[in-house]
Amino acid sequence: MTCRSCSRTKYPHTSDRILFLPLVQDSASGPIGHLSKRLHLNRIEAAVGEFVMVREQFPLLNLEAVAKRAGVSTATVSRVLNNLNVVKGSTRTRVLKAAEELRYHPNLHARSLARGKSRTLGILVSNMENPFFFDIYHALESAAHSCGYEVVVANTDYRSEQLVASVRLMIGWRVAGLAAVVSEMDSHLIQMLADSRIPIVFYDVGTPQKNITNVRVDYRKGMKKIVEYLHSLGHTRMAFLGHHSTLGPISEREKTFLETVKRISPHAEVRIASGSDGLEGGRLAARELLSSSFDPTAIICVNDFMAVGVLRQLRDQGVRVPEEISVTGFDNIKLSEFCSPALTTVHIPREKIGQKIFEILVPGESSDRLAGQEILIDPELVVRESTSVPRSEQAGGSISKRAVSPAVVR
Amino acid sequence: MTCRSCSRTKYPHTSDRILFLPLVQDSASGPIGHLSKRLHLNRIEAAVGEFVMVREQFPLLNLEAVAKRAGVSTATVSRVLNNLNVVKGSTRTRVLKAAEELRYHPNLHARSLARGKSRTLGILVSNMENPFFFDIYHALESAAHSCGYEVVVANTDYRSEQLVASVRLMIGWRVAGLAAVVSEMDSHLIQMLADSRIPIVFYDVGTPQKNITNVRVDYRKGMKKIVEYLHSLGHTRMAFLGHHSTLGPISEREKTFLETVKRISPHAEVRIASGSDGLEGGRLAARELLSSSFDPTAIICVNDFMAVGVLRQLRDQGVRVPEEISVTGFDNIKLSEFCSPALTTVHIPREKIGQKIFEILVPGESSDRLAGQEILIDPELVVRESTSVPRSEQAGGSISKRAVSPAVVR
DNA sequence: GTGAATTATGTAATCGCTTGCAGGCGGAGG
DNA sequence: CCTCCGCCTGCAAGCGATTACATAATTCAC
Repeated sequence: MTCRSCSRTKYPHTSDRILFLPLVQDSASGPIGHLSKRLHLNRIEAAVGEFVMVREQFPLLNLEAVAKRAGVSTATVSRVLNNLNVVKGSTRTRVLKAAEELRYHPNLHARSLARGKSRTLGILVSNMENPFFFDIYHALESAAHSCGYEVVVANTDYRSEQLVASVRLMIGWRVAGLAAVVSEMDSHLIQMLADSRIPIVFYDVGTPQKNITNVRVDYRKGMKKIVEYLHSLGHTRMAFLGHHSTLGPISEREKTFLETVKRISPHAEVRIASGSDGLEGGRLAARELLSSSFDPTAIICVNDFMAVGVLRQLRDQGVRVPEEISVTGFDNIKLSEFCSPALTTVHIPREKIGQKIFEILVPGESSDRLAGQEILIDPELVVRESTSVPRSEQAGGSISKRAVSPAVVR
Repeated sequence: MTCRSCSRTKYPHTSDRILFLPLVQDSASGPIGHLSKRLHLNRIEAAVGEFVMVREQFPLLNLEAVAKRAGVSTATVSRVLNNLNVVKGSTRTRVLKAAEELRYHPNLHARSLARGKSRTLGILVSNMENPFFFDIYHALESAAHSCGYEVVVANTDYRSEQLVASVRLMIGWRVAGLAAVVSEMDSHLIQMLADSRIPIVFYDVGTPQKNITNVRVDYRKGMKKIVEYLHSLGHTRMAFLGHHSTLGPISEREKTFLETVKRISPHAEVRIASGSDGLEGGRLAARELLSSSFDPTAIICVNDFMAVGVLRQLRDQGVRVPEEISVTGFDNIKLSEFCSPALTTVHIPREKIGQKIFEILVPGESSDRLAGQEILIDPELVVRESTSVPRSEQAGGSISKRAVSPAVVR
């Protein structure tokens, strides 16, 4: 049996998304097919008697359809849609009209494939919930959009298997450039990215190579400022609260913290604590810290997001900040001035970082100048309400902490 | 002059990313070309004497290269990489080895094009900075990843031209399904999405159609609970603080607020105020509200994110919450229990919403059952610390607000 | 009015991958 | 020894765009 007519009325419709096509027994096209074009089997849902049920994946709307409707060739349509103004005005309007009527949207996969390059940048972040990462993403995207670039973001949740998958995805998408603002990067992945020949920017990890640029914040300087400031206030029992991220900026902050304390106030007692990144993580870590034998006068948090959780826990236990314990953050996210008390922290210019990343990734004079380098960004101490002289300098020196489980707050 | 040899050594390298190819003057292939394959002009950077400078966009790593190295055809390589286990074990390992050695990553654009369908979902959000949107995105992504789907997100920043661009992008990418969690949707865009035949989920906007499903939270119920609760505490001067989003959920909350107040406490005074979404927006709106003649005993915020900004402003002006003014939020984002005082709010189950969106978008029994429907989700009142009986019921009744510009807080 | 110069459009190869069909190879059965 | 039947593998036609080159349609100079 063969398909004698291609008129659409010949194909019984059941719904708009399912159509039934007649089976074609043709020596040329094999057992299953359609007169006009071969039909791939993966489009077939089931065979029903002498028909096959086909789920229309996408409307068959391509350049050809627009071209046919406008009475021109696909080349002309393509030229119109790409604004190559070599097309005559009348043809142009005819094509645009046809495209509009058909509700045509070019297939960007086909376009990327044909063009061999894309105007899409990728960014990998560890935890989009943390406003620090969002801000960098947002700044990158703003810069990108103003130049006709797109940005796709992948959130790794600090999970390294997720990171591997995301890196694969980005390479598979052949992004024009990739920013890795993650701390769980390992050498194997770095090698994979280096091999991909895609322009890469690492935030705080790895070493610069041919196609790899490093943007890093001078954490040593930032952490030094915090420690010096606390030291100048007279703090001598300090806890550093980090999170479970073995590589990258975190450990650097921790390391610098220890070094600096040892250097400028060698007799101070220190303690390292950690939790997971986030409000809850900060809270739990603080709870654990307070229930330990160590009795800090200051808690130095690895970032603002966790610090806000710490503040909450201290309040729950009736510990006054900064009177009884000083708390510092890092990053200067928006939230740090909206929490109570407002956080003393270190400002990291996310705007500038996002902007820089864009300049490095996108071909241009800036990228020629900066690519393969290491770019160091200076942080700045921001003193707000969460720090003061330690309690020993004030009154009694004894902390008034309540039991761990306070009034239940959902 | 023609290219006599194709051996790579014949092409003088300058760097790994730039190569020089000899010009080919061949009647068959025209003025510029290369013996083995035509060279598209958009790959050419400049002409240098009898050579053209070509920037290698991407390493020429395709199935063919892997196939050649493994001594098989591209079909076999493809089958191996797609885990179609019709391939003999020994061939399989040979192919995998070749792919590994070449650092091969399939081009996903080509794959999508050839397959005619993708396993990528899209999600549009108004403001990724607001944790409410992040949570929905995150829940959708978790569900998606567990089934081998990817999610791409577009942040519209409440800008309608950005939304149009994002919608175009998603359609161009032929996403397998699209979630629109935005409030700035207009009827023209809805039509565009309906025409695209892509499965769509709207959060709180529009009406269900063939391929369009609506997931909406019963705001009437949530807002009623808030108003009833405040009424039961005795509040009679209430301000609703919304944001500049004309369509969708926001106006519904506002409308319901007004209706409910009118119904259950007809003599209460109300006021509508608004700002932009976000911490800063909430703060500024609160400042403006407090400097007006209206003297509310309760501020009902359209969402938690703004409410946190409101809390901050009240604290700056020395207004105690809840003793002098009660504040409520909406959404129950994580932050609402970490701010001070913890917010009384309405819980919207973002987890569940993200999960539902996934079930609707991805073909399966759930989607068959739910697609084209309207799905209503129940919110729940969460009472925390930011609300109490109004001050008139307590002591004097006069508010102790400070001047607008308090101690400078950076 | 005619050929040259210019401009507009068409033809078809190509991007990298998937997959229907064909063909080769090897062992079982006759 | 030959046929039949699976199991693997290869061939080549798409997918939907871009674009080099060819050709058709104009314009223009003389």
